[in-house]
Amino acid sequence: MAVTIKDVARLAGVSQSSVCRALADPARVRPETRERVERAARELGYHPNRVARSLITGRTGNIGVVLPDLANPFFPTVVKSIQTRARGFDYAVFLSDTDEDPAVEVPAIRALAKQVDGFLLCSPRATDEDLRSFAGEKPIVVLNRRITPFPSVTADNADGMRQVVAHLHALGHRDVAYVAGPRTSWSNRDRLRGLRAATAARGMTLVEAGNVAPTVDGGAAAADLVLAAPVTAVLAYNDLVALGLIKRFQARGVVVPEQLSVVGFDDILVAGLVGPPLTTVAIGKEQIGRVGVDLLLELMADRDSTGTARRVLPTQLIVRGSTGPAFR
Amino acid sequence: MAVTIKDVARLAGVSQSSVCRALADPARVRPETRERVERAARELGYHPNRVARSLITGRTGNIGVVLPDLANPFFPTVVKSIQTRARGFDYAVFLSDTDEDPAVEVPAIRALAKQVDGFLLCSPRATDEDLRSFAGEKPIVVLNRRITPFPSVTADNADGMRQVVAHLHALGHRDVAYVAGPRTSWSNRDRLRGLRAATAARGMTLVEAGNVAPTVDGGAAAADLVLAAPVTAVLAYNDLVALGLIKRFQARGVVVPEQLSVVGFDDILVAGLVGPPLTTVAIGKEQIGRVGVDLLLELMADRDSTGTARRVLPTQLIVRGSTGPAFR
DNA sequence: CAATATTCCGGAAACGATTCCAGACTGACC
DNA sequence: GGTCAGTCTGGAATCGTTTCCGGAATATTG
Repeated sequence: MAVTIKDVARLAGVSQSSVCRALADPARVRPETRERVERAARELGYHPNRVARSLITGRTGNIGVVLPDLANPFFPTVVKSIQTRARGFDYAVFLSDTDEDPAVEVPAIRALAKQVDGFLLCSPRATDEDLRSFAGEKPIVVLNRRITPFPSVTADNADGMRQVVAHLHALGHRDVAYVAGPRTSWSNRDRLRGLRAATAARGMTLVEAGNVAPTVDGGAAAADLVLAAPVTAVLAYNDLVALGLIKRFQARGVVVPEQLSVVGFDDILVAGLVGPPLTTVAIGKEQIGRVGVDLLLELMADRDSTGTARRVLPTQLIVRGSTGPAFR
Repeated sequence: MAVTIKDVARLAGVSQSSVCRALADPARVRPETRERVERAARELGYHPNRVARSLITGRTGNIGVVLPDLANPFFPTVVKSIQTRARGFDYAVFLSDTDEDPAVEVPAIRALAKQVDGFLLCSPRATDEDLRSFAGEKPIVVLNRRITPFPSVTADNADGMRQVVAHLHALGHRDVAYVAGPRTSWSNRDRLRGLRAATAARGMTLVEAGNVAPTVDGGAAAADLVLAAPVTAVLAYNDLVALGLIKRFQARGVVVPEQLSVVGFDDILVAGLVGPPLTTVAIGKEQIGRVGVDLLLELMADRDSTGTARRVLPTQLIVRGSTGPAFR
């Protein structure tokens, strides 16, 4: 059936061990045998069975990526950069989408645990306690969330909010609303924290509109709540929510940004394409993935090197057409 | 270190074989031993090592998904449905993004081959010949492309184009342009084929504007070519290209749809959110993934059952604001 | 040339599960 | 009670690779 190391050994007239050595570390065999082995391997089309290898070495050459929702354009971008970076180091990527369900996360991680060398948990929704139960087992790097004792890569949400608030304040806004994302999302909590601090620092009032799903529909669902509040601008948990808000505002005849300014977060691709183009906060999505992989590789190489490195990436306000002077 | 079947056997006071049987098929052991084994397993937190299992059984419980570009919103949607469906059958998903590079595809498949039970190739860009070299090796189902001898799941592109052409014809359009996607894309060729037939059937003229990358930038790059042609409507290979076209049209002061109608393909989420909302052809993206998984599972269960099943899913024209009466 | 160091190679033991095979035990029946 | 069928269990082989260990061959040195 499949061609094994034995077949190569037989054809090359050497032992398994030599085949293994010749292919793994050519310096450890005589040039002549190396040549023989390589020829035999090529002739038979031999590719070592990674499964068998990982059984003995304990390494799989895979990393597991767990995320809440691939339908949110933010995540594919991160996954792509992870995948690209990982490929560069000969790692393959296992993907698990938990559909925003915290309960699915732990089993998903468990299921993958034996087949990967480490995990990249993207915006995990599980409780701190559940996540910490994996602490000793496998190298884990967490993205978009800070939780000891794992290394993490996050965006500087607070600074992003500071920039947004400064922008809105300069436009004359004094009363703003925040449409919150999932309660289980650390980013949501971090953004809200940053927003509270920033508005408080400028003496602005902040209305918090319930938690919604981080989707267009979620945003649309909160739009009417926002309209009922005495605010001139609304910040959304992320761009999808912001787009949902705008969609519903338009349906209600509310003109953005003349009557109401809207700000998103993430700067997903479509943010710049909609009408009006969305003012938002850009995060280095590719950078998150790349840095995450690098951290994980370090961690896997040396279990307690970067033990609890915390990389915080800068954010950048992108001003587009969805914000304007406060309506009076 | 990790807890193995031996540890469980020792604690339960039975042999490895019994532990294995007790966990795999409880009916094959006495209820009492089953109880003992289960308790021991629970106590030790035992989870069978899937790597070791797959070495002996030859099955991995994984499926490999290869696709050209996760940054195109079409693919995450498909991947998500694949992932969801696969999880339902206890399969994990390996993901490989080839970045639209046909040369990366074959090595990517090879690399994953030993760790998966089958492949779902999403819009593969490699040549027929290269792909066929995998024919005997692993179960493969191809999505968005038809290529013997693999089972495939495709959208009815021709019918979608027929619907678009009928729509445009009714609006008075007689001269239309097509902005083609990658030459390596089967969908692109299939759509063009369908479009040629549909326009010919109605005596309309068709201008073909070069091949571009299937991205917003690709569309923007072709916009000026379209404006230079004597057409009143333009069809794009996909929604991203259409959005790129519109973006550039707006920059050039061309009003859509008053001066030029634009039609996309795929109906990605953002198509309905941009201004003007995009007329496009909807494909059952979730369905593609789901049906693909089902086909693959059948194929894996019985190597030559669905040998060369070809599922063609319906397409549906979605009329939105980017098309209107022909400009004269 | 002898003694020693070095290189290179083959045999065999792992890794952790599954599975075949045969033996031990149970119960039923004559 | 003896025989037989059937159930349940443990031992051992197996998957394909890596790696340890010791022996043979070669090179180095005095």
